[in-house]
Amino acid sequence: MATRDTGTEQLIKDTAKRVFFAEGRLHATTQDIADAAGVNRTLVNYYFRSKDSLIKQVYEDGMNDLSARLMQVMETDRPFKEKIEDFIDVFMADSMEYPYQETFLITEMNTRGNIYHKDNMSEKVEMFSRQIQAEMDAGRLEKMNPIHFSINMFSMLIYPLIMKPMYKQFYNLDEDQFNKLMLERKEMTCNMLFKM
Amino acid sequence: MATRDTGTEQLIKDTAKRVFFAEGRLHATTQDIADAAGVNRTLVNYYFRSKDSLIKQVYEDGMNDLSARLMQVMETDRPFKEKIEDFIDVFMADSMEYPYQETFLITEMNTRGNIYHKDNMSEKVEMFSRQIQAEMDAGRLEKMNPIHFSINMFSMLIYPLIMKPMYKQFYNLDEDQFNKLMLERKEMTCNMLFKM
DNA sequence: TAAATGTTTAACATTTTTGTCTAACAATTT
DNA sequence: AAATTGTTAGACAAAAATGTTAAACATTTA
Repeated sequence: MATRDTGTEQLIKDTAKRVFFAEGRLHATTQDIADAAGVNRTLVNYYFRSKDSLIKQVYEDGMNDLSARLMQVMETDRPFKEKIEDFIDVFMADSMEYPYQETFLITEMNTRGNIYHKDNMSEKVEMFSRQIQAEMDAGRLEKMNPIHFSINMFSMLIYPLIMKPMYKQFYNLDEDQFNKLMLERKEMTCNMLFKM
Repeated sequence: MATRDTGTEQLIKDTAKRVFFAEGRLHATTQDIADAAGVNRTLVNYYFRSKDSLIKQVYEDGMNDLSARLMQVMETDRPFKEKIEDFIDVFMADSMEYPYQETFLITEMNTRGNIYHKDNMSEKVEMFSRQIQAEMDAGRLEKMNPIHFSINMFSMLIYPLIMKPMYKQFYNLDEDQFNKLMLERKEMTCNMLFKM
């Protein structure tokens, strides 16, 4: 079978992700995406049959990517604090590139209900909770419901990125100043999380 | 002039806010809103001329409401910690009712650029920063860029509410369990913020 | 109560967005 | 090079969403 693959399909999907996850233009039309990709809009239908199907793929990719990133926290067998430090590094970098990924996913869940179900997710999450609990038992973390530890971590990392337009305006920050501030947050977040 | 005001105009706007801010259905059509309000769709145009104009009003109301809530942190002349405690109380309650308010505002900013400009905002924000700085100087708060203090506060309060559908799924929580968890966060957030 | 004013509805029109089809074009294979 | 297959673009069609109009209805007030 002759499959040439000029990369257009991937280009369209990547562009859609950029528009949704990076630019946060959640109401973008297929035309918007095609324009952003520099291709004819018909190609969106040629490769993805329908907008709905493109969205579903972007949604599932986004979910998978998120799971994969979460797994990463628990997988390696190293001291807890080191793991978290590494994770914050990686997660901050990803989130600075795609600040609206979670927002997109949540909006889709709210409008169409949750299609996707990766059932080993809860299991992995529990494993993480147990790790946190172990640290608390060992007296290396403030005692609290472990869920709050992870919520705090994600909150402090992602929320300011989502609110970027507001923070830039309220605090009169340009792009560079804002980014610098976000990078500062890696260490600060870590300090906050491990402060006793 | 005879103005009867059956409350329909307000009903439509309130319903729009519920759909956007509470349910997070950011792609809702005028028909969706009319249905949710139990009125004929034409009335949306009768009272608001166009969808665009309704959205703009909701957007501006949302921004004003947000400013008003922010002001509230700084206005009263009481010990800093008490002010923050009160603020957390009020803000958590509001955010539990309308978790997607900020998400809606940001999405609008991302798709149409920022229309709204309340110019005394930056001034108020600076005032808050000075208050935080004063606490740090007095040794009652960990020293850091004051902006991180407020970012942390908002992050820890709002982010989990935005991510509600995910947290409910990942941690197998029902509505009540989730709400209980969020209420726990008021005290926990305060502890985190003031821990030295 | 009749006129005036305001509200609601249904039918229609327009615009926007999405989807389909055909033909042109390009690359690969035979 | 001819045939086959895959890709792209333009014209068109359909569907969805928004906007307008006119008429019915309800309320006030003169």
